[in-house]
Amino acid sequence: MKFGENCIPQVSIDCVVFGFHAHQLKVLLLRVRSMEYYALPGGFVGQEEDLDEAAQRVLQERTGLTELYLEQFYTFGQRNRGEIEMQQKLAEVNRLSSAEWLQKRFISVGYYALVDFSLVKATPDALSDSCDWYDINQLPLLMMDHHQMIQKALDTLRIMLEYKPIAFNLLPESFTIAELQRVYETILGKELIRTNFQRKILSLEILERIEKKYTGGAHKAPYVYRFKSTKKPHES
Amino acid sequence: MKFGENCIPQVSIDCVVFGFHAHQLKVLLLRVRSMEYYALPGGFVGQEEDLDEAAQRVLQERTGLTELYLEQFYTFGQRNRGEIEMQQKLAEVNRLSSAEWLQKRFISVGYYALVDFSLVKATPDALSDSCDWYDINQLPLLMMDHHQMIQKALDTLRIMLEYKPIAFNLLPESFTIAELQRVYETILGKELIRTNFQRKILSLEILERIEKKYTGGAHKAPYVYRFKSTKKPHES
DNA sequence: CCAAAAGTGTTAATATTACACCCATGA
DNA sequence: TCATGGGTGTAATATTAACACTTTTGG
Repeated sequence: MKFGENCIPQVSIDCVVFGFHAHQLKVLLLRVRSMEYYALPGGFVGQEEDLDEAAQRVLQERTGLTELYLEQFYTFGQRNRGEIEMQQKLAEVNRLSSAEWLQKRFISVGYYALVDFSLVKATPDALSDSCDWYDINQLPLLMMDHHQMIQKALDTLRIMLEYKPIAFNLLPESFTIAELQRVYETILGKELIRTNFQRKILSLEILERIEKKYTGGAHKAPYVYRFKSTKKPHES
Repeated sequence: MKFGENCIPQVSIDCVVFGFHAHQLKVLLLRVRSMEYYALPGGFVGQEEDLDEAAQRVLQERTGLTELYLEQFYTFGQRNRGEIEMQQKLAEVNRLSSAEWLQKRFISVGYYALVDFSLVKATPDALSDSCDWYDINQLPLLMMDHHQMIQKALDTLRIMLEYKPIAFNLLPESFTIAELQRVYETILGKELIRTNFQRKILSLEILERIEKKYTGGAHKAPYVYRFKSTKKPHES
C-alpha cells in the first residue's frame, strides 16, 4: 500500500507491538528519518481492505510475521492530532506535495499485538531509519499522541489478561511455566506466588506438556509446555 | 454538520443509545425514509471536530440531551460495509450526486450512550421519518452491520458494569434502590438477591439519600437516592 | 395495625493468599 | 547427593450467595 494510493483519506492505523525479552516488556518503535521523534508502526487502509487486514499487513511488513495476536483497542480522533510537522514530513518524503489529504487531520485506529520477540525481523518503513524494541519503562520521545496510545494499549492489555490467558503469545511456541509467570509479573507489575500461579494456569487446561525438556541447566530440567490449540487464540 | 460539507470523508460515527423503560432495555433507532431498514443514530465528523464531540453533537440532535454518558467501544471497518443501496440513498436524499465520497466504503466509530429515557426527545434526522425506542430483545431489521454493533455495545456494557457502577445514567436524577436493581437485572439478564444488592451498592458510598420520598404508594414509601457527584460520571 | 420497604445477622459455599513441605531428576 | 524444578496440602482470610428475621413507616 503506497501512501496516498487508493487508500482511505485521513484514516490511519497505529500498532502497539508488545514483545517480551530479558524480563522486560517492550514495544516496537520506528525512528522517523531526520526527526527527533519516534513513532509506532502504522499505515493506511486500502479502499478494498478490512481494518484488521490493514493492521495485519502493516505488522507483516514491520516484523515479518503473518500470524500474530492482534486486537483493536481504541480509535484516536482528537482535533489537534495533526501536528503539522509530521504531515509535512510525510508529504515531503513521498514527494506528494499534491496529496493534500496528507496535510489534514487523521483519525487513527489503534491495535495492539502480542508477538514472539525472537521471531521478529524488525524492519523500518520508508520513512524511518530504524525499527527497534524499547523497554516500556524507558520510552524515547514519541511523536503526537503515540505515548498516550501505548499507555491505553497497556491498560487494555492488563485488563484483558484477567479475562483470557493471552500472554502465551509473547513467548515462543514452547516455554516453561516459570517463563510464563515472569511475563505475567512483568505485565501486571507485581510478584506472584509460584505455586498458586502454577495451579491456576494448569487448571485452565490450555497447556500441554511437550516431550523435550529444557537443556543446559545444571540440575533438574523444567518441563516445557505449549499452548494446546493448534492455531493462535486469535479472536477466539 | 451538513453531509459532505467540511467533514472527514469515509468516516462516520454510530451511536447505540441505551434507555430503560418498563423493565426493558431499549435502544434508539431511526427508520430510514422509504426503506425497510432501521438504523442507529449516526453522523459524520467535522474536520475541526473531535471524534467524541461529533458523537456528542449527533446525540444532542437526536435526543435533545447535552450531558450524557458516552463511551467509544469499537471501530467497524470491514471492507463489505458499504452496501451500496444505503450510500445511494444517502446521496440521493442529499441531492449530492457529485459527492462521490458518499458512494465509498465507510469506517464507522461506534459509541454507546446511557441516557435517562424520560428526558429524551427523540428526533428523526433528515434521512428518517421516525426515531423511536425498541426493546433490545425485539429489534427490527437493521441496515448493514448495525445489529452487530448493538450486540458488541451490549457486550461491552455488561463488562463495564462490573468495573464501575454506570447504570445510574439510565435512570432519572433520583431513583430508588429497587429501580436500580431492576436496571442491573435487566442488563445482566439474571435476578439478584435484594439484600445483597442493597449492601453492595450502598457500600460503594456513591449514593446519597434525598429528602423527598416516593409518593403514591399505599404503604411505606421507599427512600429516594441520587448519585453523589454533581456531574455525571463521564470519563471519571 | 398492615403491608411494603429497608436493613441486620448469620451460615454455607467458594475463592484467594501465603507457606510449609515433599517428590523428581540430571549432572 | 544436592540444588533446582515441579507439585501437594493446608490454614488463614476474603468474598459471595442465600435466606431468616427485625425495624421502619404511610395510610
